[in-house]
Formats: sequence, C-alpha cells, structure tokens
Amino acid sequence: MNSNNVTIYDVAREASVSMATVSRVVNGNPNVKPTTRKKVQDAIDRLGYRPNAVARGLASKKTTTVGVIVPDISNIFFADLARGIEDVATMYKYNIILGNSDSSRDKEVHLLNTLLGKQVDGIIFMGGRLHEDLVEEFKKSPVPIVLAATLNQGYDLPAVNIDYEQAAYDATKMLIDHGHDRIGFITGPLEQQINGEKKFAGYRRALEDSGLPFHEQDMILGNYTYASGLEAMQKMLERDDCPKAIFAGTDEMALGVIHAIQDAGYSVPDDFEVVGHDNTRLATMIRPKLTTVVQPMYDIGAVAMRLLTKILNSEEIEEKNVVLPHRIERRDSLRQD
Amino acid sequence: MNSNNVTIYDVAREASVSMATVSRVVNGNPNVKPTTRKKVQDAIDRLGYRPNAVARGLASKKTTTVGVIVPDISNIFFADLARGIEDVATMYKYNIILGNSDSSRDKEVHLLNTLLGKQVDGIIFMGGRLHEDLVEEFKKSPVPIVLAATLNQGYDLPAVNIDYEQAAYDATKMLIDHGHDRIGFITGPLEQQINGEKKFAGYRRALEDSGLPFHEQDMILGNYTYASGLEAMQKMLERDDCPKAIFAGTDEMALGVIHAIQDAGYSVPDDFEVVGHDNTRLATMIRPKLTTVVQPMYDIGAVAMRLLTKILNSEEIEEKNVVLPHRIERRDSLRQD
DNA sequence: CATGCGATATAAAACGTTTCCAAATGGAAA
DNA sequence: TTTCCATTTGGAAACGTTTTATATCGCATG
Repeated sequence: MNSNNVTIYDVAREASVSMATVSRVVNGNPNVKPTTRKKVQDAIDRLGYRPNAVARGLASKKTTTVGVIVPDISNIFFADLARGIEDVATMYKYNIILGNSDSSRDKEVHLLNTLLGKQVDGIIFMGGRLHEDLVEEFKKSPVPIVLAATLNQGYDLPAVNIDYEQAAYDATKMLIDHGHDRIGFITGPLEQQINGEKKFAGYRRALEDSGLPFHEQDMILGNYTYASGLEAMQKMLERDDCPKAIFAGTDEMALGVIHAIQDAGYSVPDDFEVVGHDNTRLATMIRPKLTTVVQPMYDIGAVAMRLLTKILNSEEIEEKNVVLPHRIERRDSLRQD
Repeated sequence: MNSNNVTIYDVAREASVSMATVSRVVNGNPNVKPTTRKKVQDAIDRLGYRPNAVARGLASKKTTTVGVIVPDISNIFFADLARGIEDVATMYKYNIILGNSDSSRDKEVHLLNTLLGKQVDGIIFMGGRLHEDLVEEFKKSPVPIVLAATLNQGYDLPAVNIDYEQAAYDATKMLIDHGHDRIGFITGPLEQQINGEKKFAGYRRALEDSGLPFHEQDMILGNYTYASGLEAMQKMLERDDCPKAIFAGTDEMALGVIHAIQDAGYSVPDDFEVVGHDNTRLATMIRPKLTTVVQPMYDIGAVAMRLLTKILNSEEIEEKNVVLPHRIERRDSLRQD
C-alpha cells in the first residue's frame, strides 16, 4: 500500500472525473460542485494520493520553496535568524532550502545559482559583505531577493536590519556616561560592513560627541568567536592605559572579554564594565550577566521572510528597507547607576 | 540578458543539435563527440543557460534534494548537526530542505509528508522520540530515511548515534571514582528515549556497579535549557543531603547547574564537581571550564548524510546502525586527580 | 564496392501537474 | 417548450527535462 506513484490520473479514473477536476479539488478551486468535490476527495483518501510537487512546480512555475543563504548555520546568531525565517515560511506554506556559504564569495555565487536552478520562488540572503560579483548575480536573478541582517551595497535590495550605527553609539555612550573616558572596542573584521561602516562609525561618533579622542589601540579586531574575544582582551590588559570599559561586537566575544578580565584577577563590573551585542542566549549564561545590545535575530528572520512573501504575492510594500528597533538590555556587567 | 527561461531547446537550436545531445553534454555523458560537446558548451555559455532542476526532477525522478527534520535549528546542538549534514550533502551535490518540528508529532508527520510531496530523494530525521504514527509513516516512505542522534524504535531504520548508555555510565562512574557516593542527575524528560532509556540506565548501572543505591530525589528532570538546569540545581541545593557531584544531561543545563552552585556561594570544583554532556561550544565558555561527554554532533550529522548517500547510490553498507565513539573531555569543573 | 559495426545523433515519448478553452449541464426566464 | 446564462466539467496543450528506441555517419573490412 505504498502511497507512492498514484497520480492525479489514477484519482481521476477512480472518481470518474477528469484530471482537471481533481486538480481543482486539490487546489481548493471553488468551481466544483460539492458532490463532485466529495467524490474526488474520497478517491484521494482511498488511494492515498499525494500531489507531486515537482510536477506541480513545472506546470505552475512556482515551487513554494525559498532559498536561504547563510554564512554558517552552526552559529547561534544565524540559527536563530533561520528559525525566524522558517517559522514564517511554514506559516505561508513555503519550505526552505538552506545553504551555508562560510561567507565565501565563490560559495555564495555557486549556492545562488544552484538555488535558482532549483527554481526557488525567492531567496533570503545573509552575509557580511556583498561582493561585486554577487551583486551582479543578484541583478540577474529572476526571483526576488531579501537581505537579512545584511547591509545593502550598490544595489537597492529589500533588507531587514537594525540601526547598527545607532546601536553602537548607544552602547558606547552608555559606557561613557558611566564615567569612562576610554572605551575599548573589540569587534569583527572591518571589511564586513556592519563593523567597518556601522558599528565603528557609531563608536567614533559617541566618542566625538563626548569630546573624547579616538585611540587606534583601543580597537582590536577579532573574528566573532569567544577565543578571539578572550585573546583581544588579554592583549589589551597588557597595556598600562587599558580601557576600563569594553564594547564587544558580539556576545560571544563579550564572554571572552569578561573571562579574560576575570582570569587576570579583576572584577566585572567593579573594575571593568562590559557591553555586548546581539543578546543571544549566551548573555544570561555568564556571571555577571551581560549587558548587551538587543538585536532581535528571530524577528529579523521572520520579518525578512514576511517581506519576501509580500513581494511574492505582489502585496503593497510600505518600506522595502526595514529597520527594526534595538535597545540595550541592562544586566550585571554594568554597574548600577 | 536575463538568463532566465532559456531552455534546453534554445540551446539545441543555437548549437544546431538535438536537445538530447544538449542533455548529454550537460550531464557529462561521454557519448558525445568532442567537437559537438564544444559547440554545445559554447551555445550554453552564450545563452547563459541554466538547467531547470524541476523539469529534470520530473523526468528523472531524482531531485538531488534531501529533507532534514530537526526539532529546533536554533538549538546549538541541532545547528551543529545540521551543519555536518549540509557539508556532506554539498559534497555529494545534494541540497537540503530544512524543517523544524518542535518535537511535535503532528508537525513531524506533516513535515514528512510535505517533504515526500516535494520528492526529496531521502530524509534525515532527528527527534527525541519516535511516535507510533510517525513510524507508520516512515514505513510507507518511498525514499530512505536515516536517523541522526535519534534512537530507533519498533522499526529498524539506519541510524547514527553514540552509545548514550555507556557515556552516561562513564560520566557517572568518573564522579563516583572521585569519591562521591551520591551523584545528582539532572537531565531532560524521560519520555525521550535518550534520557529515559539510555542516560538514565547508564547512570543507574554506574551506581549499581559501585554498590551505591539509587535515590529518587537525586534525579531532577528539566527541559535541556540553562534556566531549567539552574532551577533544578537550586532545588537540589535546598536539601541537606544534596549530592556534591552532578551529571547534567546537556552542557547548557550544566552551565545552569554551575551558576546555581556559585550563586549559592560554593565553589566548583572544590565544593561541587560537575560533568556535562555534548561538548558544545558552551563547555569552554564558562569558568571553571566544563568537563563533559563529547558527543560529536557535527560528525553524527556528517556520517548520517554520508550513510544516506550510500543508500541512495546502492553502495554496500557494512553497518546501518552506526555507533560513533564518545569520550569525556576533562576540564576544570572536575578536580585534578 | 558492398557490408557491417561502433560511435554519435535524433525524434519522440514519458514524467505529473496546471491551465486555457471549449463543451456540457441545469435552471430560470420568456 | 425554448432560449440563455451561469455553473461545472472535460480535453488537451503546455512546462523543460531525461531516456529509449531508432537512425545516421564514418570508416575499416572483406
């Protein structure tokens, strides 16, 4: 009783109707007499018919599948985002094909082409930087593309983000307002726009606004990982003029920073204050709990997918460049006011 | 110059050959004269032809796509597993359709049917427990299914796991060998086989082997999260006869356990010793660093996918029930010997 | 110079739907 | 009754490949 290989034609014969009618029933087309509909439905149940989505995709040119390109799904940040995407996708009856790019230009381009070959109805892209080649490919895409937690560049794609510049400003400002005149800034590679153009800019603006100079050596670049945060802070601690306030580009780095400080025998927040970024689950899994910029990853994914469905349904779109609100979640890595 | 909607037929005309020949070239079939192959390849490049995988899937009944059913991709554990799957999938030119089940029977069944409707070539399933209905569906599946980090039940599917019973035994035994006669056991719901049948059994066997009695109250069930680990340990600490050694079912719970202990003013490992399970990245993101059972998530995913490719290629399979090795990574949450 | 054979190439039939257009049906109005 | 529409159904052509059976080509062989 393998429910396999029973086709719409078999159902049609079983129900003594044409396959067109079966198709209408399956697709909920209203132009079917109720008695006929029942007859067909019974045949479907009896035969255990399951529509072949591939054939359907070929005939209708819609696959109800969207592609998701992500640097690395094993990264908690992107995993959360992906979950947001998938939940909304499910809500709208889409499935997602997921691919990891490792932020490699070649893999991104290759993945994109594979997905287009599979006739996905749309694509959600995440990546640190939009290489030119990739943008060229994007321009040629026959299906809509939405960026999630990824800044546009040279081509005006729909995108969902927070205001990274302002967020970095807020975090830095908060530390300055706590009486620090030097703020350490430990973040990811500047090639990635979010760091190089946004967080860095916000950091500097906050310094300037408060009349503080920018010291090159107060900024250390890592690669987002715990280890790189730990290492960066260790390096910073070696200096006599080590900043007593640190803004870390990700929570994971912030944990490394805190541990480096503690390993050196200092206290957070008494000796050092630390602010992270993203508010991943990690933020509460450390003592002291981490004060951090809330970037709603799940929501970014969910909104990006919703935006994509709107585009796919040709619904009216008020704003294709969505900026979600951010805030700072105050926890114990910052002293009480 | 939209590379879209140029079909194999267009290429055939452009190259003055039949579409069958183009098909051969695209698929690397050797029965094509080199000059013809070149001619066709040129036409392909000139036109920017990209084969339509949907049409191909319909004609060949292969989609080079596999379905992956996972409880929750935002869980670091499954995210790692998924990454292993995807890497190997890419290696063998497959793509993956990813779906979250939240371990709900209904979602699992629904997802499975959706995937089968999409004509995936195979499925990798992860889930805490195989409900009967689901097993029934599995039996009817026209494509192979492989379990990853999921125990078989009532139907002999290919599966990739570690020896959870033995791992729990090893962890418990290690704590006993450190001089403890009561071992706290904090894990997830017993309905999930891995806990109820394996880890629990290993824990008890270790106790028995050492002539220790099993105390009901030394076991607390949570839901895998940090918060539930924290809470469980807090509850345990209220007791006078609180065990001084804890085996936690996941690293995340172990972190909660450690923090609960520290919050109460005790030291790990001086006052309490803790062993976790999984060796997720979290294990090194805490002080003291966590001693934990190494479950190679990435490898489990990778091996599961590799196993699936073997089945799909009808390669010979030495053992369809793969048990990967585990070990305990000793870190600072355990006292030096 | 015919014959035969391997190597290549072609034509056409699947594959399982959707969808357009035309046909049948069934009442209501005339 | 007819006539006419609206509703419901059916037929058949797409959709873009793979694949099978068949044809053609080129060339060595007898």
